[in-house]
Amino acid sequence: MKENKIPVVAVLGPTASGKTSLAIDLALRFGGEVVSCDSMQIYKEMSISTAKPTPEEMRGVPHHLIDLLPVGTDFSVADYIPAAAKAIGEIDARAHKVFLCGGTGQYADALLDGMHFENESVGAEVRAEMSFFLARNGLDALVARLAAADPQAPGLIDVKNPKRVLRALEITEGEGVTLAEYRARNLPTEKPYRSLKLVIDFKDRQKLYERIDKRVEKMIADGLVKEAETVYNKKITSTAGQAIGCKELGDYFAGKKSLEECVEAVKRATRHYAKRQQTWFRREEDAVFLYADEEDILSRAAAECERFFKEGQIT
RNA sequence: GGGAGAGUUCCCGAGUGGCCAAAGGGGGCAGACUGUAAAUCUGUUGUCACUGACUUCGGUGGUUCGAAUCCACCCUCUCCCA
Repeated sequence: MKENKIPVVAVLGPTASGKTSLAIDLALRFGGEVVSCDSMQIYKEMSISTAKPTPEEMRGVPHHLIDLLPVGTDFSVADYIPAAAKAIGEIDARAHKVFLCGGTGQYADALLDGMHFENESVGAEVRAEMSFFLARNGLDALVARLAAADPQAPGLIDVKNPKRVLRALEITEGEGVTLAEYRARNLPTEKPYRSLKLVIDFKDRQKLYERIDKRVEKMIADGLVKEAETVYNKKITSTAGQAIGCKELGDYFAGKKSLEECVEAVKRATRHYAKRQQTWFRREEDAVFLYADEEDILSRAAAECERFFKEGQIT
């Protein structure tokens, strides 16, 4: 071990699993700061819906990459990586430990694996044109257009997934490179950090679902409807507009459904989301799995951190 | 009490004699994921000894070579008139 990479403890897992409090507990115990790994807590106007930690919950632990942008601004992994890298570097410079915490698996993996994202030139107009083309001519036509730009491309992606086809088209048509070439030159080189992945999971998914239902009820009590209405009225269509809560409550604001029905939809969407997160994190082979419904996750997590930090000193 | 209608697989809902274990949607389960990822997409979903067999469409009994589909009676529900 010649390089001395910054050690990063990542607290990952599905929504409502208790990541936030675990990360804060660990940060408190080891003298650390938290770097959020959440695509939605980035937005200032969404706090209740994203279950952002409140100042009280933070208990003095500094948090980063929360409340970064107003909801009208687009955001993506490519924006996240440099921002997170910067925060991590600064925390390390302060001789504090880094605790990455969040449920956006794509962000976490891209960051920890060292995924590379180059500057691209495709603008909003090009994207809009492509989306319009899709809406107008259908997916098959879009795939045909992709094949025209790069005959190999359709074979490399899930052609049934409009978003993937759109993205491939951005690269081939927009950037003027073949997909294969683009991917090859953006392959992750080496892992930028030494990491410990702690994945919170549940042996019995029903337990997680119960927590989700309870949490949504609490969000409603805390003013979720008002918060969602504010965002709803801004007619956000970009990244933030996809957040669970605002989306489902929109039918209520539009007078299409009762509040009760919409709340049920929020719960359901959250459960689906949690399921997808579990699928994502469960394939992490180098992760330590903590089962929140069967053990004291804090003590085991703390022991793992202890070991992880010590290991770093020896080598 | 009289009249009209409805009961389908976990839910909603299509199906009015064979091509029906039964469309479609929801939910559940499993999975994918290289710049919107709280997004997007895929598979699967009666049972079993599973290229076949068995059980299923409110109940019972009929008609028929054959019924979720037709007939009779019964049960339950909805609506309208009393």
